[in-house]
Amino acid sequence: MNELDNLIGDLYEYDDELTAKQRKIIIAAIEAFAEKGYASTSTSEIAKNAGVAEGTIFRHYKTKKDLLISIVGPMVQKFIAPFVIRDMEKVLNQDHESIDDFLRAMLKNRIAFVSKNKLLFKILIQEIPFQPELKELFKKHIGMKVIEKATLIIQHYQEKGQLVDLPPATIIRGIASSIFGFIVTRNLLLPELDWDDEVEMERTIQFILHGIKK
Amino acid sequence: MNELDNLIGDLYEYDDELTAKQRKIIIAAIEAFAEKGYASTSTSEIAKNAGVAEGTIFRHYKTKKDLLISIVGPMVQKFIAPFVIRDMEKVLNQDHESIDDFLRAMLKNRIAFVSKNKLLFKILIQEIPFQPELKELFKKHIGMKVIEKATLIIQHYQEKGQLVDLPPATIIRGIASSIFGFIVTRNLLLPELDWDDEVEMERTIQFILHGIKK
Amino acid sequence: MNELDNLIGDLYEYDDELTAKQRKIIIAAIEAFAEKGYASTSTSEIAKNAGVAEGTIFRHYKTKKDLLISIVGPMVQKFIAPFVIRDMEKVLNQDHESIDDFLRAMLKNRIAFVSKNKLLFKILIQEIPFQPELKELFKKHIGMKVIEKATLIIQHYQEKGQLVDLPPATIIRGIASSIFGFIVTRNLLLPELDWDDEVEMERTIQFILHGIKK
Amino acid sequence: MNELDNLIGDLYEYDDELTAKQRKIIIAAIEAFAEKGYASTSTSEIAKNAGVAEGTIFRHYKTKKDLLISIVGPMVQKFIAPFVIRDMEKVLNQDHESIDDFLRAMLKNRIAFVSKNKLLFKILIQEIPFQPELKELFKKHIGMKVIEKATLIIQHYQEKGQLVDLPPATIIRGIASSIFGFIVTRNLLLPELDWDDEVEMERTIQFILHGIKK
DNA sequence: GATGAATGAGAGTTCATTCAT
DNA sequence: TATGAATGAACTCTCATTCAT
Repeated sequence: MNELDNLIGDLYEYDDELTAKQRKIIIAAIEAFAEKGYASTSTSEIAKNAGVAEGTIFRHYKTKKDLLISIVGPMVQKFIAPFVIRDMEKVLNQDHESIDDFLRAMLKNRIAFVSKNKLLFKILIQEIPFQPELKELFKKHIGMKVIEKATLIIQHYQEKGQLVDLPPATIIRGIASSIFGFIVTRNLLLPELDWDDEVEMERTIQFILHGIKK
Repeated sequence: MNELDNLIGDLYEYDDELTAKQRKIIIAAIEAFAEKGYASTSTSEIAKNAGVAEGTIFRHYKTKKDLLISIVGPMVQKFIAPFVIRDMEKVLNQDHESIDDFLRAMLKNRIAFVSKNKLLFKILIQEIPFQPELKELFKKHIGMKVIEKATLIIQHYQEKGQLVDLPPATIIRGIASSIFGFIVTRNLLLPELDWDDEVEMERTIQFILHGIKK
Repeated sequence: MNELDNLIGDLYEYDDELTAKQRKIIIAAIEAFAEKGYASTSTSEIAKNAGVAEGTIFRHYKTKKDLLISIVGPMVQKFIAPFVIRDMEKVLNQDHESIDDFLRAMLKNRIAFVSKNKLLFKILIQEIPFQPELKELFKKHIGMKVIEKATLIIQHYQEKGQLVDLPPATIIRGIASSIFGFIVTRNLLLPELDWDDEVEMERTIQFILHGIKK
Repeated sequence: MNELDNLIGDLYEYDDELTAKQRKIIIAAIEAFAEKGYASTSTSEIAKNAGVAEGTIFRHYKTKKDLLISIVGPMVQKFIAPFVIRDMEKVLNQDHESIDDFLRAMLKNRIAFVSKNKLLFKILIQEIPFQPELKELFKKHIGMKVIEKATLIIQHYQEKGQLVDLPPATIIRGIASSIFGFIVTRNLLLPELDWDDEVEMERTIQFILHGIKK
């Protein structure tokens, strides 16, 4: 399973953090959680699909929930961290003259990441409402930081006269909803459709820009 | 619990379709499903919260999944049917001269409905990915019908020169994503925030209109 | 269901002992018990097939076991009583000159009765091992009485020089086994076979006579 | 429980096919099924009597019915196979000059087997009518094979002029009924009686021989 | 480190029985 | 008398977790 192999690479910096069995467990868990949901997946099923003994799972992960967190946790950080740290810094440092460029760069980046990690993304948004630990993680990594930075960026472009004068929070919600909507439609709702990603992404950007540009 | 009482009224036309115990079961089930998810809620818990014997649940609903469907099924129809049948007909009959009016009317309507039925809505979007029966219901009631009608409406306004010349599917996705994003943020992600619904809704409409108007 | 209507007539002397609902309950119970066994038949199933409310069953029969006993109990008496009381008396009063005649009469009689009441017979032999009450009934009505009488009859014919000089108990077991074997094969094991009852019965009698006649 | 230890030995060729816990489960199940019937025995009861956790039963046997089949299935084969394969071959190969010898050998053999496995035999005949799987097994292992072979043997002795000229099917039914009657009386109906097995068996053979010999 | 048999709490479901109507 | 909603105990079966090997 190609997606899953890449994915592991994305989530764990150093391959040797994981034994071969751990990799197999994580891959089996991701597939099962995405397909049936965390609560409806049994550890015995994961063990069987991973080709390991049930006990082996619990040798590496104290509980079933531990396994979930260890899968989804890194995702939260990987998904968010670059957004916050890399891209945003750049913007504020005037790497992108126009908001078009910035938005396009960011959107492409995020969409590519989610497309590569569809299953993980599905698990993440399915389980966040029910796992306080995940919610906490999410808040910690996005919560204030991202919103603060995004607010700064928006104000930055508003001052440049490029953005409509709605409150930043509204704009953030507008942009985030559109991106989220695109990603969800693309990957979860209608994955079987024959999308031309480049074109559709460009259209989504146009839609957003129409919505927020002055 | 006020929301839940309204809700039952919304879902079941005639109060006497339900016995007192059935009402209590459904209310308890909705609360529990929304809070912990369908799979993580036990029927014994529902029974306890409803103040009935566990057997009573199974007298009215053959299985636990039956209970879920009988809760969420009507929601699908109630949420969608009016959208398709009433609003859309009106538009096509020129009830709304400008797209602004139409969009505003529809958005208000949908948002009000979801706000009144937050819990049900949460259950619906959480469980749809895992319950083929729900997916089927959803497709049957939204699937083609809504998209066809929406396409007609968009073409209608495009011909009037009021709408940007993107493909209808893109516009639909844009609008739907924004509405969905608004509803989810408003009700699920940040319900604790102090929203001024009127204002925020108007802003969302502005955002959408910006995005799709010529 | 023809068999069952006759049957009720056989079991209950006076039709007006039973209300219409009781008849329907008993018929439904017999069918279900015979098909799936007493323990695997639910009262709700009986009620449904009988077209009455579940409560109605318990109005007439205090418990499920009561229902069983009230069905099978009369059978025990009806099946046995004539054997003991009528036939045997006749034999001892020299109604049948030869043992051939006696055996033939008795066998025909028993076989006809069981054939008419196949389902009841099946229930009886299936449940006797597990229902002490039935065992008790059986012992009371067959137990000593039948065996004593049969012993007398056998000794009677042995004295006449018509019967082999095995111990009566052995002869009784031989005869009973053969009859039981015939009935079970005919009605339970191979009911779908195309039997010529007259012929097969005569052969069975020949077999028994061969076995016991001097 | 001595009978049960032998029995396990009979059913499973190699002791190490079964773990200690499995043995305990099977023994407890046999006792309970024989005493109260399959349907009226709960798995929790079996677990308690076996001194294992209830879950352990389901680790070894997927369902309760699986447990039943795995107990009774081997019995069907063990009980029947030798009858068909060993004994009958011998007869046809003239090992037994007279039918007396053959019948005596066979009867002794079967009776001994059933006596040793009374409980299993009881379960088998109690559950066959309600378990299609068992019926199938039975048919497959006895069904045609035994009856065909038996027919051959009977014709063999009829040609030798030793047997009465009734149709083989009638003779088979006669013999089988007598044996079945003997076994059932001996082991199930009147087990508490003080039987002299040798003597009674000889008498049963005499009875059968009387019935079928020319 | 890996195994998988064993556990026992708890899951969903069934059922004989009761009782207000 | 007949009903059928309600009950709660008991049922079969699943599961995350433990631990001796």
